[in-house]
Amino acid sequence: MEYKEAKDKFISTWGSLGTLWGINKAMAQIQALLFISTKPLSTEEIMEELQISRGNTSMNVRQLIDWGIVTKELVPGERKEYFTTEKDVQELARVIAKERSRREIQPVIKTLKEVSTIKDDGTEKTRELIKQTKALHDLADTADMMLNKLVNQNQNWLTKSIFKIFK
Amino acid sequence: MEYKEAKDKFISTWGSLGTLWGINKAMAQIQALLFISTKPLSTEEIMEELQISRGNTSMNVRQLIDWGIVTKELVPGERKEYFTTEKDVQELARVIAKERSRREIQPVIKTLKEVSTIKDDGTEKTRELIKQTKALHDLADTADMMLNKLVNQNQNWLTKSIFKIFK
DNA sequence: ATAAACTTTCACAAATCATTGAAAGTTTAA
DNA sequence: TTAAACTTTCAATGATTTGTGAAAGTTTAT
Repeated sequence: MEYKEAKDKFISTWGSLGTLWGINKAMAQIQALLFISTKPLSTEEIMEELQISRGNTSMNVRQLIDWGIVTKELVPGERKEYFTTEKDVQELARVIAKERSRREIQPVIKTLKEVSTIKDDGTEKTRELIKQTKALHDLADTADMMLNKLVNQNQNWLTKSIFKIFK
Repeated sequence: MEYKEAKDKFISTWGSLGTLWGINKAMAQIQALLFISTKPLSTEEIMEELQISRGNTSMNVRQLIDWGIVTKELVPGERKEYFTTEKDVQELARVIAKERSRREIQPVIKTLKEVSTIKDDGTEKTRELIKQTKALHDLADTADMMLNKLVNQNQNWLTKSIFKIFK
């Protein structure tokens, strides 16, 4: 497999992974492209490489910046904006974990809490609803704690934890 | 908040969570409905509760069975099929983790491996591609190991692990 | 102040994904 | 075997998401 083929494969695989996880394809592909690029890229270069429109590129680069995984790079003497992504995979994982917790897990925990604390009217179905949503709430809470731990620890936390778990 | 309101809230929240994670809304809602039901439900009852068509119900129940989180229940003397979902959250988490690993993570690991082992032609861009995809491969592998551990251990593994990690 | 260089927005178009419902298929009971 | 009871399939349709490109907006240099 040659460079170009490998690059395209990586970008498209990353793109479909994104789709599967509720992240749009272009956004994931732009990130992938920047991730393997040896230098910051301009909007034009991204458009050209991925064959997408200016508007699409602009929107999705903005979202990536919003997520905190892409940053503007100012090249001296250039008017254009250039973009880079976080290159360290551990840091990347931390940022993504943090965002997913904030956007997805927190709201669900909130709802589960609300639902699991309704008044117990003594009927079987109410009891079941309370019992099951409470169990889910506990699970979600635990999962979220793990993610947050991941987010707040130093970069080697993940690796170190694996040792503890597997010991 | 009364029972009905709480139930509806739970089902719709679970449904949108599903969407966010690439699982279709109806599928997630059916699972939620079964999860808080005190008895097995028939196709008709599911259709009625969620206001969805017979075809839709059939397809998505089938998928849930495929995932291994819903089972047919045969009620003696009845012709209809009734369905139940796994009620234990830990077991549910294990099954879902296992499926997600199989369907999503494994294929990506495979591609990352392929891409990261192309021949190093000495150019900077090839080196960067190899370096970065290798790093991702290692991360994905680690994440997958964690998930598999979760899948293969006894039910208290998760809780116990948290202790080790937080100690 | 003006114009060139560049970025963002947004109405519309295109593509993707979910849902329906009726027809075809299957199972069961008699 | 037949017919009733039930389940599955799938082409058509509806809904939602994503992408486009031209126009509007912004910034910078002069």
